[in-house]
Amino acid sequence: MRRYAARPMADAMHGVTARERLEALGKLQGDTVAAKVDGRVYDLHTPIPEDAREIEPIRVNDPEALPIIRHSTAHVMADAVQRLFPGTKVAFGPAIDDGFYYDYDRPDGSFTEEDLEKITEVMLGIIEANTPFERKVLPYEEARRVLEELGEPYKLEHLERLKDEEISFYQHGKWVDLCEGPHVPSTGFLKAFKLTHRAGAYWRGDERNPMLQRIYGTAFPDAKALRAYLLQRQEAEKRDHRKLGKELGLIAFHPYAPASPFFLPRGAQVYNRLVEYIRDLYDEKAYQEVITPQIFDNALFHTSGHLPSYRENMFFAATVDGLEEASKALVKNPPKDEESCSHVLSEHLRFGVKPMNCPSHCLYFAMEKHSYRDLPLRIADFGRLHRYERSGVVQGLTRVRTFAQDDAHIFCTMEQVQGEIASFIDLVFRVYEDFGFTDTKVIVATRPDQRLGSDEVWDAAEAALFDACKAKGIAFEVADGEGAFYGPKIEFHLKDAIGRSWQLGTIQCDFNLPERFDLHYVGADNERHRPVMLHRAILGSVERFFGVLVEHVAGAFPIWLAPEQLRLLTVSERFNDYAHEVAADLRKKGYRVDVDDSADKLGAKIRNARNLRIPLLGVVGEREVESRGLAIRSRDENADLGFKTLDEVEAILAPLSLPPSRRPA
RNA sequence: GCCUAGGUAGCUCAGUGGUAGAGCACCCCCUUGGUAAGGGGGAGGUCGUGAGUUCAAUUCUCAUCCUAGGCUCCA
Repeated sequence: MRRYAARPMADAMHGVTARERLEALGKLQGDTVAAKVDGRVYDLHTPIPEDAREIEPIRVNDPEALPIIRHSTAHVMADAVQRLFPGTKVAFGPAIDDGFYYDYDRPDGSFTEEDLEKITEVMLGIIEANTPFERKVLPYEEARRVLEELGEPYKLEHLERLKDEEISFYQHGKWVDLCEGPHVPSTGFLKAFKLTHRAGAYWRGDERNPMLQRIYGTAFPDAKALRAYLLQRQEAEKRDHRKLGKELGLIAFHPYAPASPFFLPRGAQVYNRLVEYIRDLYDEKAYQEVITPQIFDNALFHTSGHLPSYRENMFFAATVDGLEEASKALVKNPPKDEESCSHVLSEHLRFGVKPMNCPSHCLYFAMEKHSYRDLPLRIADFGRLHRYERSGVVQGLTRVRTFAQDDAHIFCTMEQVQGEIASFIDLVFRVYEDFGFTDTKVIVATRPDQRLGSDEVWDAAEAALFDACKAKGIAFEVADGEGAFYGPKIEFHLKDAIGRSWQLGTIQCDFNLPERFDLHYVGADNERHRPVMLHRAILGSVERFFGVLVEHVAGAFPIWLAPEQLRLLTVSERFNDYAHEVAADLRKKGYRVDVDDSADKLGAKIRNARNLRIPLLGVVGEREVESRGLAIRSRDENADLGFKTLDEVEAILAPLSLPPSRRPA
C-alpha cells in the first residue's frame, strides 16, 4: 500500500488554461485563486473550453473563493494525517457551510486533541512549502489502477459510482486524491485555518456502514477573518438556549426523564405566552381547539398506519392487567423466537401513547356526518406528544421526547387546498415577524419514490403548494422526493444561534389518513366525497420554538413575552410597602410585576435584575413614594428613563404587552 | 443506536491513590443604602450510579445512566 504517487502526475494537458486566458485579458491578480468560466469554476492551471465566452477571476476575498480555500485545506489536512498516521484511509473531504471536514479510517484508533495539534503543525509545513495543486484527468480504468496502487478502498468504492469516462485527480507535492476540484493554485494560498473538532461519521452516512473518524476544521482567506469567525462563534455559544435556559431559570432536565424538559416558573410563563398568542390567532382565523386523549388503544395506530411504520418512535403504556395477560399467554405458548415473543407482548399491551394528534382528529371528524358546508374545518390541538427519540439525537429543547405542537388539521375539499395554504403562509410570516425572525427558509418537499395515492392527486397537491408559494411571491427551495409518503409539504426553517437550521412550521397535504379512516363529507351533489387533510403547525413544537427564540433574543424576551415585565427595586426597606402596593395594583391589571424587597443595595438589585434580562425596572425611593410613581430603567436602552407616574408606567406597559401585530397603530 | 469527550456543593469551576476546595447563590447578624456585586459569620458534597484492582478509590479498570459534539433520524 502506497499513498504517494511514484512520479509526479505531470500534466499532459492541452489548450489554454484559465490563468493564461485571464492574463491575456489583463484580469489576473496576485490574489486570484480560480476562475469562473461561463458560470463554472475552474482552477487556474486547468485548460478551459475553447469556446468559453465569459471568464472572470475569483479572488481570495470573493465569497466563491471560500469553498475552494476550504476544500484545499481539507486536502492539506488529509496529506498531513497520512504522513503522521500511515495506514489511514481517506473517504470524503468536502467544504461545508462554515468550514470543511475529511473522513478517515484510522486502523489504530481515533484522533485525540493532541493529534489535532500535530496535524496542524504538519499542515503549516505543507503550506509553507507552497507546492502547487495540479489537476490530472485519467481514463476510468487508469483511475482505478492509480487508486488500487494508492490502496484507497473508499475512493475505489466511490469510483464505482462515478459513471464519467474521465476521472480527475488532484495532487499537491506527492499527495494525490481522487477529486472533482477546484483548488487554489498552491498550498501557500491557505493563510488561515483551524481544526475545530472531531466526531464519528458513518461511511456514506449510512449507519450500516463502518464508522469513520471525521475531523472538522474551518479556513478563511486571512487570519483576521478566521479570528472574527471564532469570536462570533464564541458569542453565539453564549446564547445557547441550554446555557441561558439554566441561567435564567427557564428550564431544567432530570436524569429520570431524559430529553424531557421541565419548564420552571419563569419558563412556563413564556411557554404559556406562546400558546396564548397562538390561541388568539385561532380565534381570529376560525380554528376550533379540541383536547384529545393521551393514550389510545393500539387499534387506532393500526388504522392510522403508525403501527408498524412509526413504531420505533412510540412509547407504549403497559398495565398490570396487560402484563399478566401477556405472561399467561407466553407461559401457555412459549415463543420460539424473539419476534413471536414480541408479537405476543404487543398484542396484550394494548395501549400506545400518541406521537401525533392526527389520528385522534380523524376520530373526531368521523364522529359526525359533515356537509361540504362545514368545510374547511380547522381543528387545533396543543396535546402533549411523546416520541421515543434515540439517545444520541436528543438535544436541549430542539429535540426532545415530549412536546406540544401548535398543531391543527384542516379538513377541506381539494378545491379549498390552495386557498388554505395561501392564508397559512401569510399567517406563518406574520407570526415569525412578530417574534423578530426575518430569515425564514421555505422548502417545498415533493413526492418521494415510496408513496401512496395516484399521480393525478400528487400533481394537484404539488401544484397547489407551488402555486400558493408563487402567488405569495416568496422565495423557496425545492427538495425533490423529500415529501412525506402521504403527501407533499412546505417546511419553514429558522436558524439557531450557532447557525443550525431547524424546521419549525410546516404544512402538509395528506390524502392517506382520510382514506385509512374512511372520512367523508356530503357534497352539494348529495354524494359522499373524501376530504383532504392538511397538517399544519406554525411554531412547530412549542419546545423547539422556545429554544430557537431564546437564542434569537439572547434571553432578553420582549415585554409581551417576558416572564417578569417589571421589577420594582426598593432603595431601602422603608419603601417596601409602597412597592408591594404598586405591584399588586399592576398585577391586578394583568402585568407581570415583582418586587425585590431584599436587603441588597440598589446597585446589587439592578445587577441581579439585569442578569435576568428583565425589560423594565422601577426604582422606589423617597421621591417615588411622595410623587406616586417609579423611576424607570429600561433594559434595552440600559438607561435611566427618569421619573414616571403610575399612569405613565401603564402607558408604557400596555402596548408593549401585546404582540407587534396586535398593537394599536 | 454508533463514534468521541465529559459528569466534584443549587450554579460556575479548581484539585488529589491516604475519604475534598474557591467564587456566587442559600441561612443568620451588622449596615437603611439612589442606578451593575456593602461587611461579617454559618450551613451545605456517600466526588453520576454499580462492580473490580488495592492495605486504601472521588482519583486506576470495567459496566451503566445522563450530558455535549457529530453520524443517522426528525417538530
